[in-house]
Amino acid sequence: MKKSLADRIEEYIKVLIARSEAQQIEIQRVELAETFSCVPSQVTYVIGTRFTEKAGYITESRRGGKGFIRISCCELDKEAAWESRQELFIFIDRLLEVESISQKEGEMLKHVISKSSKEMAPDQKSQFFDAFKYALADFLKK
Amino acid sequence: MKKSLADRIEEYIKVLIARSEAQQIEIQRVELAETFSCVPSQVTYVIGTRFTEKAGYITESRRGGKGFIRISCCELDKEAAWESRQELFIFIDRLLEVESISQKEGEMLKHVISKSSKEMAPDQKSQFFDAFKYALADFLKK
DNA sequence: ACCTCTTTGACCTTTCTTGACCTTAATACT
DNA sequence: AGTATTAAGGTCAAGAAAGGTCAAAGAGGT
Repeated sequence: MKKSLADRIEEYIKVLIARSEAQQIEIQRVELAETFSCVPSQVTYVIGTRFTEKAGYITESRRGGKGFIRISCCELDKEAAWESRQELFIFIDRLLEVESISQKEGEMLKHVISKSSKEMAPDQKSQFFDAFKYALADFLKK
Repeated sequence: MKKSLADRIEEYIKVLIARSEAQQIEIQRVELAETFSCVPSQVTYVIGTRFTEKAGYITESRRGGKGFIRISCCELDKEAAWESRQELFIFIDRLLEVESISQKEGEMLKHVISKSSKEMAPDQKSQFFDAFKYALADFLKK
């Protein structure tokens, strides 16, 4: 399949991100458009279709003078968060098994944990899950 | 990110505040403008857009001879977080009263809430407490 | 032919920068 | 004391410099 302009821009951005230190880049929309001799909205299109949250990216931008578009790849963070969550839930399951907490309590905990962390950024989630596990262990120790 | 003049002035002021003893500084608008070779109203702009109450700052000023602009970094966020926390705890107390949850469960919740949020930034705390309350209500509704 | 993804361009919104003009406070001069 | 001067800071609007939106037209595949 012949690569479309959108594909090439996508690739280009991914290389930039890969080369970056913090898995994050900042670009000027017009500059990138000039690089590929296309209209600026093409860049918007590429970002809107390929660098979505679902694909593991977060984008922010600012209009006006010295504006920019920031794209960060948060795949790693997301995975870390997922693992922390898993660990916490497994811990809760173990508490259930040894009957440190009741069935209802386990469900309640899982529910509030999932729901109250929904809006957090990936790395905040990790921290939260870890801290929660620690706090829970701490409470039951007494 | 290419920094705009406004960004640089913002940064500069923040450094000054950080270095200050009482999280508070007093500047001369013209002086600062001269430092950055810009018009004085640029300073007003920066203060008006970045050092807002919502962002946790309080500004006062005086015109005329010996005039000044005072910027203090206040703890609004912290207060907001405290209030969210209070609200959540009061909600939990109410659940205890109407026996939606047990004494032990109430204690457990309060414990894990306090402990797992310890390291969060103030505004994250607010969000977390609010979300937690919502999540808890949601769980018990079922 | 039809459907989906691309490409373009006209128009919109936000943010920043500058400058002319206004208000207030301290001080100097009658 | 009362007024004039001077030294601040405040307001507001215009213009420039980004990025955003949306819909129409184009391209490619089935």
